[in-house]
Amino acid sequence: MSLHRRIYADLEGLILSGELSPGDRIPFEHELTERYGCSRMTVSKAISELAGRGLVTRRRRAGTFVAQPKAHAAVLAIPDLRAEVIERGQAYGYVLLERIEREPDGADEIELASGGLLLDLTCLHSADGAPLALEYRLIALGAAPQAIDVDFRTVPPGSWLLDSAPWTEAENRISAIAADARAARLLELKPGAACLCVERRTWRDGQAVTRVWQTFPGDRYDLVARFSSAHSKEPRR
Amino acid sequence: MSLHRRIYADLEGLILSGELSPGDRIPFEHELTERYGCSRMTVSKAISELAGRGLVTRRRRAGTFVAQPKAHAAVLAIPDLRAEVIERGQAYGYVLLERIEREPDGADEIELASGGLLLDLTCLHSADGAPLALEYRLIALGAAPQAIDVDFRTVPPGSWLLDSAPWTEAENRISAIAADARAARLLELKPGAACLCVERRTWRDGQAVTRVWQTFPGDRYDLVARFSSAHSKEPRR
DNA sequence: CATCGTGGTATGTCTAGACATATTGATCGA
DNA sequence: TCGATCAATATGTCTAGACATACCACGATG
Repeated sequence: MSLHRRIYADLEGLILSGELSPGDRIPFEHELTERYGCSRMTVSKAISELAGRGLVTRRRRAGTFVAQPKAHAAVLAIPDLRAEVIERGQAYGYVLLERIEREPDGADEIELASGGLLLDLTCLHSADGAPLALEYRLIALGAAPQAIDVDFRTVPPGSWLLDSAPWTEAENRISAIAADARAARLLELKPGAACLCVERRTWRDGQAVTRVWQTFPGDRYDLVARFSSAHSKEPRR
Repeated sequence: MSLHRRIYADLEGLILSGELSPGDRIPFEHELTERYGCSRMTVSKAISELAGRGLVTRRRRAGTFVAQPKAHAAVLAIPDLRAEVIERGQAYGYVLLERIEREPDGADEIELASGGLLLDLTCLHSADGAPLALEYRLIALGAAPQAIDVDFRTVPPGSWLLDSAPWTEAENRISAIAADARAARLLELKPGAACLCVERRTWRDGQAVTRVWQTFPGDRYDLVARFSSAHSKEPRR
């Protein structure tokens, strides 16, 4: 293992074990160069890594200090549905229920379309034959004009967009709603059953690309996020 | 702006704009040293940063390549409830409904307690007088023995734990459930109403500390995650 | 007493090298 | 033809310096 990794691991251990508490100063770089018998660049690389992950903050003239732990921050994986179902070893099913090209309607949609038309899709995802998610999606044709030629009867729009129009910004909103009559029928639930609803809006370089509502049966789908370090959340890979 | 930041930003721009696609090779380090007229260390620092954030992968002898975009991965902020309510400018209310010290019961609880007793708390959070969340929490007294002396009638357990027993690992599970009779009464909902349920388990250096179920009225609470870059997440700081 | 330099210090950035190491592609031998 | 060997190459790590920069504390000045 390289020396800067070892220095990183040693300091991380001191922080995570609590030997160094938030607000404490970690040793100066020149002290660490002596302790490890290496140059300042090597020490600095280790500390930069800690700083990048948010475990410490560096202040010129003052030193480097253990950061205050962030409130819970999770790396929540919300993968492409098709990929996720296949990952679990289940049979993925997909049906396009509706496809409309239309003018935007209402302020939200006009903002999404930004002058162009909208592609309005409704589809149903299933795993091993059981309905998994009802998806209602709007795609801004101005931002993703190739979408007009894609056969969404065979390609789920989420998978296509992930490959063809990667996003640079996104916002997820997760809520619980009661299934309405249509959702209940399609998802094989009783009307009013609790459903998990994920609304996701994505942008590419500031231009809105797509907005999607996915409704999951509450008893058949969980979002799971597993992550490490009370200090971090960097999302780092 | 420093040179390595500029090189980083230039390359990130090429990747996010799509000029460099996943799988493409980015220029060799020695090419970039010539282009920017700097030493290899400086170029390497920029590329290391890209690699750390998962935008590129480096392969000896072969070069550095634009990484495949990850499936959606979000930095989901799940802050301490008290902090979040206060952040929104609302009046935070809190009531402890039940406090029991008891033996663990069942395999899950025995694993959590790891030989010690459990502190079993039920409490209710509210914002501006409206019930916001019903919380059912187990604390492993073996892992956090100080918890026995804390007056949880005044201090919410989540806030206390965040300050006193920071976690190093956590797992969140988000689902939708129908309110049972008790939850409906306490949250002022109709029985069967859709609720968002967050189950969180946290560990400190591999030892389980606490496990909590929080139930939110579906119509009064959303989890929102906003984040950038189709390649990254990192959760980085 | 308040305010304005001013110096010292720790981090921030950068260089021009060095050697190590993994991997690839070509060459050579069975 | 196939497999083993080997050299070339790009990244990985590290050094011993250098100067820049922000910031704090202290002291001098109004």
